[in-house]
Amino acid sequence: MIKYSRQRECIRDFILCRKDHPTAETVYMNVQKLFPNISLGTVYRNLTLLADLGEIQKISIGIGADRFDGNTAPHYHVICRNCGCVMDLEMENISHINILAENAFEGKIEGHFAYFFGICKSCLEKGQTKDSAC
Amino acid sequence: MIKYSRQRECIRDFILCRKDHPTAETVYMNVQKLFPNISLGTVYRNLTLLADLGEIQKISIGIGADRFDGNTAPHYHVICRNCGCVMDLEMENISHINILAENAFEGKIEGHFAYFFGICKSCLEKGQTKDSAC
DNA sequence: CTGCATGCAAAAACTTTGCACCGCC
DNA sequence: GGCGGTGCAAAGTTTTTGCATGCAG
Repeated sequence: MIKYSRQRECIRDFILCRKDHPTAETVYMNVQKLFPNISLGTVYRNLTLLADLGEIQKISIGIGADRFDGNTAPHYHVICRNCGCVMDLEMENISHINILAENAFEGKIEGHFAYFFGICKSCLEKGQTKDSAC
Repeated sequence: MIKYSRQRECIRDFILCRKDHPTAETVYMNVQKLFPNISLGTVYRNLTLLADLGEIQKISIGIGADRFDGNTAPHYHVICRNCGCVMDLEMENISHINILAENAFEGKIEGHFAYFFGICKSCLEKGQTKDSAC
């Protein structure tokens, strides 16, 4: 049974109002403004719990720390190869690739993870300068 | 300029002859049979170098350690949710999803990473017992 | 009060790095 | 013999965990 906690509430609210897919560290630093004594362990515990409950989504982009997304609707992400920012991609559903995969696999396909990489609009405009922030 | 090294040769050979996507740790333990004094640092350095050279492929599955694949041809992977094994998937090309993504994105899409998850044949047969090895 | 959640710190898991020595070219 | 590669160990990064205490139910 899960008990209410003000810390978890705050962590959830923070994730839900952000659109930039913060890392656990970012969540920690921001939640700290309201709970100066909160620990990184609590942040990790709650982020994992909220992801397990399906209230938020965990995104492992394979480089650096995992990120968290308050948007649990089906959608994809683009990671800018230049500045590292992670953006939402409201594209049409591509779940048909699960069927293509199923046809090539002897076991059971349950789903997929996918993300795109490229250069974001902001970096294109800036001429792809390294380390520019989006 | 890159010099020949027996250690790198051995690491490359090991990756190329395996089909099970070993981790750096697995490479280390096996290469150790031929080079008892090799260090994990050398293994990591060479795996990264070989991946940069395009001779092997690095696979970040988002859980646990990164894995390495000697098959550099375009193909996808399935990760068994039960035993954690990583298998090749020789499915038809799905690069059309890049175009779908491009249509929904203001920047430039260069490519994608994707992997499927499910239950492998071996685990299905064993009734999905946790911790069974594939 | 009972037990889940927290804060704190230590540790685990994975990877990178500094440095002196070794061995290709 | 010059310089890139190695071995070793230390440190960096990200995440998990053990334990005593705190607080919701």
